[in-house]
Amino acid sequence: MNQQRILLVEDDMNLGFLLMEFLELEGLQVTWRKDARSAMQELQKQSFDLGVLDIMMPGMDGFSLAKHIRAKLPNFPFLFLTARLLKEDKLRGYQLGAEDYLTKPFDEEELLCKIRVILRRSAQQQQTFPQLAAKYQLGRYHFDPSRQEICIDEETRRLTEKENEILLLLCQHRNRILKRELAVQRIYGKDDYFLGRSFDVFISRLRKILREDPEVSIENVFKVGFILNVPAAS
Amino acid sequence: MNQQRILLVEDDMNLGFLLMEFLELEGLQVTWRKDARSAMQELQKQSFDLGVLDIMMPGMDGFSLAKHIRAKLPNFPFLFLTARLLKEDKLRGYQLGAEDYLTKPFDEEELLCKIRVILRRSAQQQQTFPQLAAKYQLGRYHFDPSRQEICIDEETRRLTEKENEILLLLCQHRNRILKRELAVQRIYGKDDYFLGRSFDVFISRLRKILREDPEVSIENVFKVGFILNVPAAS
DNA sequence: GGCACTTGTTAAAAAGCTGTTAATCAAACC
DNA sequence: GGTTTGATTAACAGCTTTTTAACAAGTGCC
Repeated sequence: MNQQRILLVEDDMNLGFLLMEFLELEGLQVTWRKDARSAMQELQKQSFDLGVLDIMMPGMDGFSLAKHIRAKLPNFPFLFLTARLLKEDKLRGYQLGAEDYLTKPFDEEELLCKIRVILRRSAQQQQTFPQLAAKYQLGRYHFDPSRQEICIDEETRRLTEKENEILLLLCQHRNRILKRELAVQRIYGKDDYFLGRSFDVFISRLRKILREDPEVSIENVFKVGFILNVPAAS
Repeated sequence: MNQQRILLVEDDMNLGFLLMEFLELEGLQVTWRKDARSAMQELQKQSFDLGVLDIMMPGMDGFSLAKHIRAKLPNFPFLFLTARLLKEDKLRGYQLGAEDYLTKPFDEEELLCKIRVILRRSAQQQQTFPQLAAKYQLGRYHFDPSRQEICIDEETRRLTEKENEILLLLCQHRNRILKRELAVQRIYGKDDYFLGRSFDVFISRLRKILREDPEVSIENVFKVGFILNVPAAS
């Protein structure tokens, strides 16, 4: 598996250096920033698997930094380091969405354990995460979302943008239920609840397109969604 | 969302009672066992979203309990409570796969925060990967709520949305009473108290579906609710 | 046993989804 | 301007699920 990337935000030179050394020895790839502003910049430049944020820092503090991060990357996991052990601070940290909250002085190995717990989970997620660039074999069909194309027996057909999006969603959930709600939200936008039948018309179209191979079908699950049934990949 | 179920394993009567009270006030459904053996039994009987394990207990200690749990349910999340603050213990806890490790005396609210963090994550994960959600073996049947399917002897049947919901509720309370009031509230909404007989009709339908295996039954408890009786998982 | 309830079951009604085709709308293209 | 292309809406038939209704059967209590 890939090396995991940690963003460490800590203004104390000694502690920062110590932690960076220690975590790198343990095989993690650490980027150390000394203030919130440059940490935000770093987050724009590259992606990380976890943030380790000090709370008391000159300029923007760790809480505000967390808020900014939350706004941009709602699912980005982070934990707090702090010397303050006020209970209110702790609760506030969790309210901001922190995964954990360590009070100094803490044990390096304990921090490492907590980091590993969090990474273990996100690694689990990435393992199964559908790849955007993937191509799909659906029975005798070959579907290439990046080219908006589907082929069968040397015959190639170019899909429309929406046909492509919806078929991709179905593929990502193939042989499982793709919930109508989820699909509609992905395709038509979050806040807009949907009354029209456009989505169904596309299902109908896709069925027509896929009907050359009887092993491939789009099955309806009443009131819930659709399943793209395909034989197990050869 | 469904109410979340916590398995609390704690031999200290005072602390156990206190925690149970507190967590239930916060809207969690808590089952409290006083020793490892009966905790394991409980895990066979019904399913939980999180385990909170004391380490020092008479008989089997928390570490051994965790090992047993890991063997049966590799993804089941749990955290440790302990009075010992030996570093080796802590590390050992994490090695066993614990999500967290709290040393007594700890603050109730902090425990609550940590519980919420863990539950938040597993909820999130299940949203993206419904196939990771629990599956149930009911005698010769296999029930997969994420696919709304129940199988017996290679024969698969797709359930309707409500059938699925109700069977899932029964499974989550299998071998114990599912209160009618609770079920109706879960399925038909909070404030609306329910006069119709729709729920009973579903029970009747589920009985018909489950009647291939005589070891599986839905038993009525007069004026209280229903019990899904299933043999202990093999 | 008699009474007031709850429960089990079936069938039919009601509610509301889905599949499809054709018509309409909107934007992009000549 | 006229045409083409793709997306959305309209319409309607057909269908599935859920609820209601009805009645038989069961339960607990006096």
